[in-house]
Amino acid sequence: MSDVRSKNATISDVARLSGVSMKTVSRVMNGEKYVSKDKKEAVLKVAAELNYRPSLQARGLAGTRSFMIGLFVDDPSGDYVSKVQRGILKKCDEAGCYLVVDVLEKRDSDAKLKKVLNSINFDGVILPPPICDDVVILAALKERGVPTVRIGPDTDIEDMGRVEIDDFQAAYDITEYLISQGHKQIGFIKGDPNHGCSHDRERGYIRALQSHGIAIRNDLIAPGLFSFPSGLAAAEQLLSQGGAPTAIFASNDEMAAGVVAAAQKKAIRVPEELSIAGFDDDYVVSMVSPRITTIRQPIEEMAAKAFDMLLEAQGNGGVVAATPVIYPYDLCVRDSVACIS
Amino acid sequence: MSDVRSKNATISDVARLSGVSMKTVSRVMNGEKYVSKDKKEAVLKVAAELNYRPSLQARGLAGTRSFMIGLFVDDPSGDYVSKVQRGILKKCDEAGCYLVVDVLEKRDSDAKLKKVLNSINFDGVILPPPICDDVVILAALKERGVPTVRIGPDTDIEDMGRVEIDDFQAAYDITEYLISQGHKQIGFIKGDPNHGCSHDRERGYIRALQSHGIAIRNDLIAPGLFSFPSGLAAAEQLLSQGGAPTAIFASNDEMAAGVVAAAQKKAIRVPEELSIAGFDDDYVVSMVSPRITTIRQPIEEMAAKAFDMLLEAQGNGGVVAATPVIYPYDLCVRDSVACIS
DNA sequence: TATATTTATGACAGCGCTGTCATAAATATA
DNA sequence: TATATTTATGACAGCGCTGTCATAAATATA
Repeated sequence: MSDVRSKNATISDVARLSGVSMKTVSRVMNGEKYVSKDKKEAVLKVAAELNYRPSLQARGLAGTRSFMIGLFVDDPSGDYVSKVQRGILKKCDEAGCYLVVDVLEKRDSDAKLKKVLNSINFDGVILPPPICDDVVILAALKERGVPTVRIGPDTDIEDMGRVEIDDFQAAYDITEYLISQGHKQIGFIKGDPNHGCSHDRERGYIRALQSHGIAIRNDLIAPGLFSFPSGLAAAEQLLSQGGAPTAIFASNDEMAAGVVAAAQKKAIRVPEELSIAGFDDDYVVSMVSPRITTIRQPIEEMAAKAFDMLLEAQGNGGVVAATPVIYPYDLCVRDSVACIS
Repeated sequence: MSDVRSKNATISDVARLSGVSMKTVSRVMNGEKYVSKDKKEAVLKVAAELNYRPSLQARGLAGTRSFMIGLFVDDPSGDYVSKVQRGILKKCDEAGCYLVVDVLEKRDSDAKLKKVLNSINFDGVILPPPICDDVVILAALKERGVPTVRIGPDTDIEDMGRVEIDDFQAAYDITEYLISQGHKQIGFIKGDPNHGCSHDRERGYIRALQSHGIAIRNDLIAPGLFSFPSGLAAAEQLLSQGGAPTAIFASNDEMAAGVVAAAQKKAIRVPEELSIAGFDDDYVVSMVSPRITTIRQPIEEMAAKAFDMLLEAQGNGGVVAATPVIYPYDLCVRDSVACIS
């Protein structure tokens, strides 16, 4: 490796070779108006020849933008976060921004967040669940005035954007769908209580039963943590008691896959003897058989929208549109629910 | 949101309040030697009070480091990349570095890479498969002299670090394990041909059979793409022909899960009638029943090591240690392989 | 035609750091 | 004691941009 990293062209190189001032090059690179056509073309030509790109660091230092977007996650595993990341990344490319990912674990989230916020002047940050409802993190962000969009949040925080689906209604719909297939003993596996959506989904389940005059049975409601093992354990609990359910609605697909595994263990046929519904349309669904009936959230699009909101905030003094953006969801009817009426 | 984002403390604030020069503050923040104890303490105290952190951008612009590490991936989905990301992220925190993730798809990888490399002066970049073997990307990185570590690469490139396991030997071992359980008709599902490890794993499989005097049957070797559906399709092909295998070794766990699904479809009992082995110890393994016997690679550790190598290169004029770092793997014996001897 | 507005351009300072260099005091070695 | 080396510190320039301001030409409006 040569010990001299080849030098990038700088704005003054481009300025000199195209016979304009640095400021005009800057204007061209930033797509500002008030640049004459011929100068613009000259600059663009030279920039292309030199393969010139403005230095992120210099722009960040001199200007008011950093071109960096932060994605703070609790845990980078899982299909949900991958989708969020993909959605943002696509937009970043178009907008010439870069994505900095950071893990903020409960334990040290405050110290670490302060550290990263002092080091990097993010143009904005995006918070998926469960971080989107972490009061400590939200307070720190708010104090700094960093434009923030939350994906799927539970609580409302003024001045922050939110992108979500109607978890309550979606859970209501899929529960009602189970009812429409003749189910009355419908088990429910809650999500991680740290995720706001867990509560909405539970309320949707309960409301749907109530609307159809079905009594709520607490013994049919089991706790879960959004993980496969927790779904499996919850299903084993639900299925091993008297008056077992004919259907189970798990608050996400990983847990629903756990229910499938539990049924398999007990030699309960799905969907003939047990119907199963999930939530999220996670990647795991494709690997489970039968394919799980679920609610699809357009997570990538939602993340892309979050990015767009941050970009808009840029042109608006850092103020993010705070009206919740509610995305539609789909009830994906597949093979895991049988009609028993 | 206040329209004035609260200002961070700067190095000159700290210098003024602690009665030293900016340069001394800089020395303290960078842990340089030749700072007296009392000044160091004074600086640290003021820095803590002001919650001061050096600006990434200013450091990057003024100094020779950017404190940014690039992770370039082909596709951010999947457990493998998540693990890589987690491994790096842990180290980043300790080292005060930040992770910039970018998707480099085959199509536009060159243009996009040049763009990002011109914008950001990465301290180093980490390339997981399949990008670690993309000649276009490697050439661009090499030309720029960006310190690079490849995870699980196939080919050898001088001046770049590599961290890997011995895929050939691992595949050999797990195939031999199947043989030790009495299997002679062992099917094999190849990995994505764009991933270098696919070839090594295939060679390992073939060599193991040869070593044990088992003839290679081309009809027992099926192509795959490392995805669940490709594993399922390959298994259906392998299982629907005469002289079907008693065991199938899939080049990764997602495909192995596909094999399980295919067996289930055909009502073939696993492992009684069909043994299955995978590779990677992917998260999906935990969701499939029976649990798949597989090879565990310590991906997080490998990624962490890649980061460390980049950090070391920093202190060595950007020269990365080029000797391959080979990690051990584990043969995880679980429930998907039966002894038929 | 006279004045206001829009369009177009560049000079220059400064963002917050680090690298280089100069220098002096403390300590080691001749 | 005289000289070389190590330790400690700061002045200052400059990294590569953008914001602000000044200014002039072109165009619109009175």
